[in-house]
Amino acid sequence: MAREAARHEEDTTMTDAAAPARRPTVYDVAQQAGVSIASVSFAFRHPERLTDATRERVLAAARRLGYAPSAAARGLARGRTGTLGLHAFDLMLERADPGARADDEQSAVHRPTLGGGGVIPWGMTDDETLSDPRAFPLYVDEIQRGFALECWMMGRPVMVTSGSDSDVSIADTAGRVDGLAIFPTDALPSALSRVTVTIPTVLFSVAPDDDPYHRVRVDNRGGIRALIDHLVDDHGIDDIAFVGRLESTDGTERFGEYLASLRRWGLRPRPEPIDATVKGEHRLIEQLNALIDAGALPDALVCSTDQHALLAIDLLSARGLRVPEDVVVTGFDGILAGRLSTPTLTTVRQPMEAMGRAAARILAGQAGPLPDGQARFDAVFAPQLVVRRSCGC
Amino acid sequence: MAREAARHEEDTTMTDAAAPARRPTVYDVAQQAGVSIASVSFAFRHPERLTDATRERVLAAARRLGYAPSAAARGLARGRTGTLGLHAFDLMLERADPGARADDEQSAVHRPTLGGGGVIPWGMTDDETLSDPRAFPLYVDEIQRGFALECWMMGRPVMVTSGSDSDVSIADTAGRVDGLAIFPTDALPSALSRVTVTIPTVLFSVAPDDDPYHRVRVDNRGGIRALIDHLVDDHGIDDIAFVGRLESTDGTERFGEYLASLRRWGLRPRPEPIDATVKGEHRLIEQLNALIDAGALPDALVCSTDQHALLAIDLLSARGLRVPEDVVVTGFDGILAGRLSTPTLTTVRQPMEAMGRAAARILAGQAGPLPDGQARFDAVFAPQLVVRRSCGC
DNA sequence: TTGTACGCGTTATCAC
DNA sequence: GTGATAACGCGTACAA
Repeated sequence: MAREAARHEEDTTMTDAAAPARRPTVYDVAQQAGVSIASVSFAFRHPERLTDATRERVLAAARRLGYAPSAAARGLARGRTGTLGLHAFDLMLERADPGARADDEQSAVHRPTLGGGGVIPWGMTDDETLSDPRAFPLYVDEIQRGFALECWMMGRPVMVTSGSDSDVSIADTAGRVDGLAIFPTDALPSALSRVTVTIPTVLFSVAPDDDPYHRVRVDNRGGIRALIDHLVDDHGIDDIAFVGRLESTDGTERFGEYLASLRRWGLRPRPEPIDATVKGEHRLIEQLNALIDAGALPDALVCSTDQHALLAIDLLSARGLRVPEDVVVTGFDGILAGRLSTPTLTTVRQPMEAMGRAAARILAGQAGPLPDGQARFDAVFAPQLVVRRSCGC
Repeated sequence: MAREAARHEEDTTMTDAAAPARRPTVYDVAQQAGVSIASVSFAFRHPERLTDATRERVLAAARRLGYAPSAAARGLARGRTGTLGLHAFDLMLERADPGARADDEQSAVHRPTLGGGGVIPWGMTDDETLSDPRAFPLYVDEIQRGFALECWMMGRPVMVTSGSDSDVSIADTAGRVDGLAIFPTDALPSALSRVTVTIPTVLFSVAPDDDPYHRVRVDNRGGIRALIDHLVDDHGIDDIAFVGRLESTDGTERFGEYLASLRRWGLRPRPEPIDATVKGEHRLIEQLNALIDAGALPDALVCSTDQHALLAIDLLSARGLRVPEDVVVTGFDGILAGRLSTPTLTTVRQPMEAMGRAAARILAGQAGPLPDGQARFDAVFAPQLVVRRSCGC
């Protein structure tokens, strides 16, 4: 008898007595059913190779013992885990603990006592904060939903992770999955350069340089062009400023097309975007206030994201300015919060679910053949102009 | 030299030549860095035990090779995967492919060609269907968000799965995680009885019988009571019907409290709920139509979920009836769609994010000590009455 | 501080 | 059809 079997036999005996909740293994099931471990494995992976009687005997024993095959062992033996991953950098953590951004520790999310026995009062749940449509669902959430939907349809588990831009963080995630989709960050993390060699990877953005990653992205230029054409052509607006940040490639593309579109209409763009960087104090707040104080506010603010646009609307309202009567404000992304704001937000909607689904199919190898001569997928989705109230329509 | 090392050396040579994208292992890194595999492992798990020079040399080699430690191997060695899981039964698949329910195959979700080269047109993305607030975010999505948030804060990966009510499906998920949270289903799957023995499990509902699972749930009775008190006391309504299904324990609790509350007010409840079963044709549709045709519509419909309520409002509108003028309609859950409907929906909101977070903390062993004499957590959250337009307010 | 050797639970390849 | 056994890659006790 092999050493493993010996060990297991011994442990099993112990388990029968004290039941220390050790997870049962093939050895335990094999012993219970009076077969070899190979038959146990076959009963789950190749049922047709076993006699009906044997298979039933094995499955019955497995049921009795509460046996669940270890995915870790299977992954090790097969060389693949079967799961697809979706990784976000600290981006998400910022949302996770709204209080962490502010200085006061009191605003941190509550952790009600769960063993208390009584009903946990509403006030301990922070539901007002967590359920704010401004915080959920966002761009990442809709992408994630599409990714998860497609994975479910393909019968594959999804692993969702988040971490910092470090080798360890990204490598840890990469070590758990067969394929990895990564959300864009402002500065595309350097850690990425070591992951892809061995694992298929999709980025939800254009990357700064040439690399082997698949791409799933939106036609930023087409979206901004449609938006500016609407503002200029349908509303006759000619003084348009851009609100955003240029750290991300999406932001750069959108700002670039803002410049190009205005020039195409013979208008003069503002050479620098109004900075919407979030770190520390919102720079958008001080810059917008400065423009208002100087009486230099443009007729329209074309914002790089819906979140910037909603923040701008708040700010303008607080200063007594009306949107769209005094200033037109538009967004980009098409998150749900833009349907709930006052006024409702004119924006460029990305087909986020479809993009998430595309990423999953690429990683699962279900995306069809690569185009001739291409080493990777580069799926570019058309966005759609969504006209609501904030542009004056 | 051990057999493993021999194999790896051989493979590495092959890799250097043809680069068949085999994932690098500790052996590869050790060889590159000129150290033993133990040092490689230490460099990642116990950095302090290594000389700075050695550690850096190892990490550099790992970077160069694109090494990511295999979670499968680590999980096998340690006996734990480190991940927490969230499992849904076919529930989700129904949402995944709206076309699958209908008979016509044309309504299935599109799968645009991704290697085509051009921009994928908007019409291929099904965005109108997928982004409908009626479909997302729902109860499960908000729970999931809370679960993921808490896991992220604890630095744990999340695994999201979906499957049928079979031993294999639930066991497969259970084999991948250290703890498992499970969404309620109408009939609590029998497969559950074999999982928990070895893995901590949380159910988001009351279960029918006595079992070892942890619970995270809402105070259904308190919620319905507050709602009915509002309808009777503030609006003077006395003919109230209940819309729902009794297959789930949540539904049963809510219906039970509907009966109790009406009796407490001295009113006569309808002994049977209006059946909102979805299978096949919506029975709610035919039953409501029958009530309308018979002139037997009650003054108010208290629905077991927001989704039922929204469907009822659609139906009543289609028949030319006004909500709330002709019939009052209320929901339960507090999903976002209830803020976007016409009229906006009066409902009982569950603190879904908080419930998802509670489940994650319980599974991670971060929920504090168990109450005296209890073998499991049973966290009951208070819901909150959200008064909007559909009740006549 | 670093290296060696073994075990983790499964799958797959062979004999029988 | 069933059983024995060798990988799979990592963590770690123990030896050096």
